[in-house]
Amino acid sequence: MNFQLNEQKEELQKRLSRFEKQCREKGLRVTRQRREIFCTVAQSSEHPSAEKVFQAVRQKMPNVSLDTVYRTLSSLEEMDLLMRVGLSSKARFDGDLRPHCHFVCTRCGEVYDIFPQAGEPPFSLPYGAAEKGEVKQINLQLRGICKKCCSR
Amino acid sequence: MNFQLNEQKEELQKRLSRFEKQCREKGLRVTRQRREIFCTVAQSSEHPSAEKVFQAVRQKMPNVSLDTVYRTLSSLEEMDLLMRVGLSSKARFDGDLRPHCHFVCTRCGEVYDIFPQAGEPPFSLPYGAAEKGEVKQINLQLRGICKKCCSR
DNA sequence: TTTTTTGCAAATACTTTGCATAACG
DNA sequence: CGTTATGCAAAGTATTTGCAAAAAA
Repeated sequence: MNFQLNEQKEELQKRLSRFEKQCREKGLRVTRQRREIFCTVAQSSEHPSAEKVFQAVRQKMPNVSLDTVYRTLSSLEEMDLLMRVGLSSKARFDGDLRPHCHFVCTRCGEVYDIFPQAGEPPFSLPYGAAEKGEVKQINLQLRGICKKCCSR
Repeated sequence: MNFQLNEQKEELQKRLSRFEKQCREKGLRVTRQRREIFCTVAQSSEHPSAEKVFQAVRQKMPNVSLDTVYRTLSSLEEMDLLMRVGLSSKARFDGDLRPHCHFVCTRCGEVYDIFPQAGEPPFSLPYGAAEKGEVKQINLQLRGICKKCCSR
């Protein structure tokens, strides 16, 4: 198990290097806050909210502020170093319950439908789903930059 | 095309009946506001926000209030008559970028990971995805009631 | 008529922004 | 040293709640 811990540490190191490399490429400075926030999310398996990340980081850096956490989470998302579960700020609703996918643009927030085409294999529940609870909706979400935003 | 319009109307009628039936089953009253809000979302294909629904409904019912819209959208979700794109209120973050699914409990808001098991077919992009934009993340989202909430 | 729902107003989250100071490269 | 990032405070959105009056069953 000590072995496993070492593996985890190595893995984290690798991700930290990637983080630092991408920061430099983007012209962003590698600050203590960014590193700490990145590590916190990278090591957590509980899909923390901004507030939770803030509380965790504050253990090591009592002076960190919540708005720095928000700012950093957004830039980490933009660098594809973490992903946001669900949407950003406001909720949106869909009355069409037929199985289909959503392409969510992480830049403008627009949501596009993708309906299955003829001959396409149907959705299927992943093996481990049933043991988590009672599934009522399946929704494949693709996140990226939409055509409109790409051409700007 | 008149024919198609008739089909659409019939479809909406069917969904309205289902809506009314489920309201009665849940002991909820079928009010003008609920019916109007349901129809608005059911007929829209733009994944409207609460604010957008509010504006649309206000065309027909100038006195409707935004908080009624919020309340109604939540009860419609609970009745599985519409779905929420993404999560409810607050954003949550995931540092694990390996392909995996999320089981989202619509009652308590908890997010559970489901990792693919050995022998399970891998994720694949749906056919129409590429034409929407540049996909950076794929995330299969299952929505339902988790075990913990079921046993309460 | 009884109970639920609505609209209003106000409160409560959650997230973002402007600006002077601190920290990185 | 020049420039970017941080912390603070305050503002801006999004969503929720308590309560008296209105509407459904």
